[in-house]
Amino acid sequence: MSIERYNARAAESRWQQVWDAGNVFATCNEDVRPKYYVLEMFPYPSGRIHMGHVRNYAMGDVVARYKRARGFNVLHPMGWDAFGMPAENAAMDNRVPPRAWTQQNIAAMKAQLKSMGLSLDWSREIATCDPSYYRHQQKMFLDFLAAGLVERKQSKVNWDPVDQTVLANEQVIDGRGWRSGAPVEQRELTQWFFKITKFSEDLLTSIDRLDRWPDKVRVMQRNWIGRSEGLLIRFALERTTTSAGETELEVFTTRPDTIFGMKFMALSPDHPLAQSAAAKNPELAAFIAECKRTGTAQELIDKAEKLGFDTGIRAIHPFDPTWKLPVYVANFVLMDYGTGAIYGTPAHDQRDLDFSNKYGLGNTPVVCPEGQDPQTFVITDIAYDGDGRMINSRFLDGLTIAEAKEQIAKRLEREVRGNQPIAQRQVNYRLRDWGISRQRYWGCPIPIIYCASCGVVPVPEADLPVKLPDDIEFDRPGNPLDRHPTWKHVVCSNCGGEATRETDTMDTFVDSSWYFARFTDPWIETRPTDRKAVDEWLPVDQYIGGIEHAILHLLYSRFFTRAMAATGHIGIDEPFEGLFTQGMVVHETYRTADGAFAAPAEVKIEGAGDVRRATLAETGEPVEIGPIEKMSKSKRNTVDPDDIIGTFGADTARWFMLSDSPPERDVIWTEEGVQGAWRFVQRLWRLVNEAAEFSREAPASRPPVFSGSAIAVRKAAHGALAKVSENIERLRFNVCIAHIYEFANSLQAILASSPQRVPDLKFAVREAAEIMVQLFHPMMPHLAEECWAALGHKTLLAIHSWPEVEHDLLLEDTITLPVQVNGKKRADVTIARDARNADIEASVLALDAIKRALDGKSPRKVIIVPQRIVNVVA
RNA sequence: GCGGACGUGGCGGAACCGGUAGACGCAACGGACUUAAAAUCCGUUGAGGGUAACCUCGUGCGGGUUCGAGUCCCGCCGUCCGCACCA
Repeated sequence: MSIERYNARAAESRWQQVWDAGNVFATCNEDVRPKYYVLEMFPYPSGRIHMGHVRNYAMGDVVARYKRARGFNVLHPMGWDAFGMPAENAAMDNRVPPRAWTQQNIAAMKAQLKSMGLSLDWSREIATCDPSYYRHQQKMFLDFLAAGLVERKQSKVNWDPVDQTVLANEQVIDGRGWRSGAPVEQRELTQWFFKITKFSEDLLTSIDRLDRWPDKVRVMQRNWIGRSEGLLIRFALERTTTSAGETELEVFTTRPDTIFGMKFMALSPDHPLAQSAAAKNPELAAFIAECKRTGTAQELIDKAEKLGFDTGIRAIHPFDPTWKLPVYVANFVLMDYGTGAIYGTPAHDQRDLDFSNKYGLGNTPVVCPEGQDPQTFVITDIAYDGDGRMINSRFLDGLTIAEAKEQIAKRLEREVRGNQPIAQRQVNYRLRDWGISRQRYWGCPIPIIYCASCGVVPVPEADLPVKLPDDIEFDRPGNPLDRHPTWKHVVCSNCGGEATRETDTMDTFVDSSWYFARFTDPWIETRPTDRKAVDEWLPVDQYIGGIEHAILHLLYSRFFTRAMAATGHIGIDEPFEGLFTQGMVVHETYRTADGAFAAPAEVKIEGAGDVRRATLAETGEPVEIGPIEKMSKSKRNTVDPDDIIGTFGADTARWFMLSDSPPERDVIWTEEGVQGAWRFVQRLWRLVNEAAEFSREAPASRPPVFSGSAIAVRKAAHGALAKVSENIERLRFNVCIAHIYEFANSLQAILASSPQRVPDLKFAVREAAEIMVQLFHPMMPHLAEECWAALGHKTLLAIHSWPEVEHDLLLEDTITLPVQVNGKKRADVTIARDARNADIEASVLALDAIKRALDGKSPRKVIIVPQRIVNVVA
């Protein structure tokens, strides 16, 4: 019998049409089954999908198809993160309007996603650039504003001079804009902020509850929020030394225990006290100006010397009125953390020590490491920040650091100056409010108007959405909304007078902070969410995406969910119950002699191992094989999903993406790996057809007794079923695939041994073939449907339920235990599963190999681990 | 500097809660089929020793706990990632 090769191309589009026509993956909100919401991070419509998308969506689809088979009502939607800079860049480069450019890209990518055979509910598709989406975002902005969660304030912002826009702190990487790569400048602008810091504590402590998130992400979020506990101390200033009558200086410290090691105070150049002192001291003013010029670029910060300028101001030590401390302005003190002023304890802080050594301020160690003689403990170039006991610290001497901190806090809290305690305990966070204003066109308009007489006026709800105009000029950089002839001119909704619109649009991270909620009911027009739908579907049970969103997107979404809860749009505060961050797709790089990168498609590889060499396919020019790196356009080491799907089919691409590496790790794309996956597709097709042929006219009902080989087949099938089920649940797709290979090997071996076609074996083979097809269905749905039909089924596998494991089959009557002597394996013993220990011991000691290993000695002890192992201790 | 993860054959990786290390795939080698190729099938493949049954060594390095350690503990080395003048 010869079986025709599986034609992936034809079969895949055929099954995609069948699924489409049957509306198989559309999810209904009214359904009695338990819900399961699986979501992959929605893509930016750049125009083409890349292999990273294939990996991400293949994983999500495995979960979706598996959970569906498990009887869940699965929500698995897809949409487009459609606002953002590239559309504007394209508009400037190619004179295509951003909306048209975006829509074209969406259409192209949607076709690509469809060719992957993903079980998505396309009826819920949303695009964030659609007014039917962003109008609700505007509504929520207004609700947040009313609830005190939005603020307009002047602030120093990160300005990207190339993109001509403001960037969030998170979008500044190494002092450069995350998109343009241009060095970021500081500017004072009036901006809109979401008050994420209102939730600092809750965002931090709730991380503990996210037990289905990767530890890595949880740690990153904790660090980002950056809570630190300390003491806010009010230092008195020597009145005669201040220029504008200031009497005190507030300082935040996490190390109040070192208060007797203090040598100086330092102010940020932006500190008000520094400013007022500078007003009367031109040299100081010049120093401050110099500090600001240094900028925030990372290289500069790293290299920058600690510089200071003595203001002449003197602070008074809280425990000793005669102890005066010089107040410097220093370039390393940040204005926006704590109070913008610090006290310096050189012996125990490296920065303070560098500073002190430069200006000859000395140091006094106040913490002495255990076991070190305080008399000989001297600090020169390296500050000591470890544990120890207090020294040189008056009433603190001999205490631990923790005890000393507590002592200082207690004493200073009690002490009062001008009705106020001198110090209070304070918690500080690194997290800053989220500035969302962007000077861009292609984003969600901020629904605010500015009236000369009424001031800042929220756009009335009835006037929403504030729509983006389509007639836009992209002849120069900057924000085209600002120079549009009519768009921004409106009448004040309050007084009817002349007014102008806010021309800034929202950061695109706002768009992606709530899309998961909109998917639960994307049709409702009157409100952002239907409460019944969000309450039913949220939280997302499994969210899957790249680690690059570990902080920004996930933290913003967590904030947004809380803000939506505060304004009644949602009933929960954590949006994603399970999070999985998948690794990247990486590939070798190739360079020609002139240093230019060559694409994999242009390169021909010959040989293997050490003699592996590459040439340009067209010219034969030798090519150097470079390091394996993330697929990127600049390195030209990308592989186009369309090419792979066109050549091998979507199933092969999906299978390979899931098979080679653990999903959280990077996967190396190799031609050999894809070939291997493709061979296996063909092999499965043959195997299932052979099994179908073998089991023709198998009994419809289960035979009462199975013979030996039938039992072996059934054990292999149910063993694989148990393993694959377990490992899909744990998202260990590579392990699932190994078990499927193993199962295929054993089924193939049994069929190849040409057993007699007895009814019970026919039944078992048929059952095994069906289980096999169902096991690989989540990964290779098209092939699975094709095989399912080949097995004679008239209904779709996509809506078929998952097979049940027969656990009895997995229990053997006799088991083979490894037998060790002193921890080294010497033999196996086969014994009844429920044999008593005494019997096992007797059989073990009777084994020739064990006798030999014991060499006449008598065993001291025999350890029997039930069902696992026997160890004879000699 | 702070924080985190990881280190297993030629390669990707597997090994539940401490219990047969190397499943499964890739590559390689040998063979079958074929005029030939492709496809497919069979076999070998951690290192060393032995004709063989088998034996010795082996999960980055050094110690420790244990009947037993890839897995747990202590100390190193290396790689990768995140944050970074945060007081």
